[in-house]
Amino acid sequence: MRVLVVEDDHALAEVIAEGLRDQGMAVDLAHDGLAAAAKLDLASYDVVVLDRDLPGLHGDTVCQMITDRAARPMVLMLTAASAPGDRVSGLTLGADDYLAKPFHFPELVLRVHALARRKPDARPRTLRAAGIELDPVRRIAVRDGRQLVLSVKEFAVLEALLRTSPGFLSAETLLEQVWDENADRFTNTVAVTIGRLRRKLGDPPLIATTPGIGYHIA
Amino acid sequence: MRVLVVEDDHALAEVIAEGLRDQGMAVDLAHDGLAAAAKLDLASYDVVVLDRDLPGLHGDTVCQMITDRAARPMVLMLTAASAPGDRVSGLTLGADDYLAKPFHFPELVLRVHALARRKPDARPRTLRAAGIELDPVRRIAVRDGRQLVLSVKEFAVLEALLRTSPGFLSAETLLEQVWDENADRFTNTVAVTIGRLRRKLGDPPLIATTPGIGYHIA
DNA sequence: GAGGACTTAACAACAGCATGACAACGCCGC
DNA sequence: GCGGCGTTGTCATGCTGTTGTTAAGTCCTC
Repeated sequence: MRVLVVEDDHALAEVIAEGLRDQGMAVDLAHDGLAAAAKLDLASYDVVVLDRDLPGLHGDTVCQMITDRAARPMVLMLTAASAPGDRVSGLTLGADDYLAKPFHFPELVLRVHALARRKPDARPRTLRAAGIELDPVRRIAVRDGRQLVLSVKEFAVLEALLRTSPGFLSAETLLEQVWDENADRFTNTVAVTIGRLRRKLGDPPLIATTPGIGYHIA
Repeated sequence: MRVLVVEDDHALAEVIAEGLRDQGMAVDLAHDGLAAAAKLDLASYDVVVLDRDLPGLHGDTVCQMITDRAARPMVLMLTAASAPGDRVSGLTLGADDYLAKPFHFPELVLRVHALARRKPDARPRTLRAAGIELDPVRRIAVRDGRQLVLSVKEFAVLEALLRTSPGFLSAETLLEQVWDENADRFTNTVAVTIGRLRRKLGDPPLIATTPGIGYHIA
């Protein structure tokens, strides 16, 4: 899952980003509205965590820019003020959920997950395919009754593959979906991660390769 | 992402191409309108970066050729002139975005990305015939509920046959459609690929041969 | 049964991918 | 702070499946 955090307080932004990364999300940062707009053009996000009080372009404006689009990410608006009116106008502007600072971090995580599930191309609570059962929120993966111990990246790759099943995912697309903007495009880290994932998945082989096309769940 | 850069200034063309390649894009070059037209027939691009002042075929003409098509790439028009009228006529001709030389390179990159994301998903419905279901976008082929694992060429040949169904495709036509312009006309590779495809399709036979005419879906 | 047209098997070349070893990094307990 | 541990990315190397080719085999027509 790919998330954009828009927050002018650098320290807070880092805290949020790190916390979400621990959850296996690919997180990009923007510290003002303009940077956010640029990043939104460069990648497609599942969720945007958006501070309402931004320098330059106001959060409300950014929110409208996002929600004007056809295929848009879900927006979780953060606000310092807790005036009840804010909630209303925020939602009116098209934010999909609302969270007042200060907030408990676990709640932020929960809401981001919940928003991702509400997306039009929604992801079900648990993904199932070919003897695999995967719970993205609780981060549990089971194959044939046996629980798998996966690293953050391995889990994210497996989730992406299951979501796309029975379709294909190229290494390039996986880089976009699972890694963040700092990923080197000419690396073979995807191949390595797939390899490690395959080993943990055990037999029979679950992930198949079609040279020149990508990976898919067999 | 696949990009065609059409620019008669070889040095500038190289600079643009290299810069876009650094962004992980697959970039082809054309130095005049005719070459551009030829390449556009041979491959499907996501974005065309098009210089307006081209020798031979003018950029405007090339732009119209592109935008007349159904499944067309997005066009970013480059122009030396910055007269305000240019922008209007350029966009009128169907360019999707406009950039005046000299430009800042990061801006070019941003706009190419933005265009790619604006590109409407060509949604060619799944192709169906005789128990076969084929989704060119997700690259899935299913026969009687069983997913087929096809190589790049095999898939392309099957797709071509289904698109032409119930018509015929000669080996020569298949060579043109699936292989590139440099393919040896006296090769046997089409027949071999058809053979391998038949084996993967299994029984009952799906691809029939009419000697002297070509192949078709039975 | 001779000839043409297509099919098939076997092989070699190649690109793309897989893999093991290693290094860098952060995390944790002590 | 230090050493151990797991994760992640990089690199070099080896391997595997795909692809095009050649040549032998099959089928049909005349």
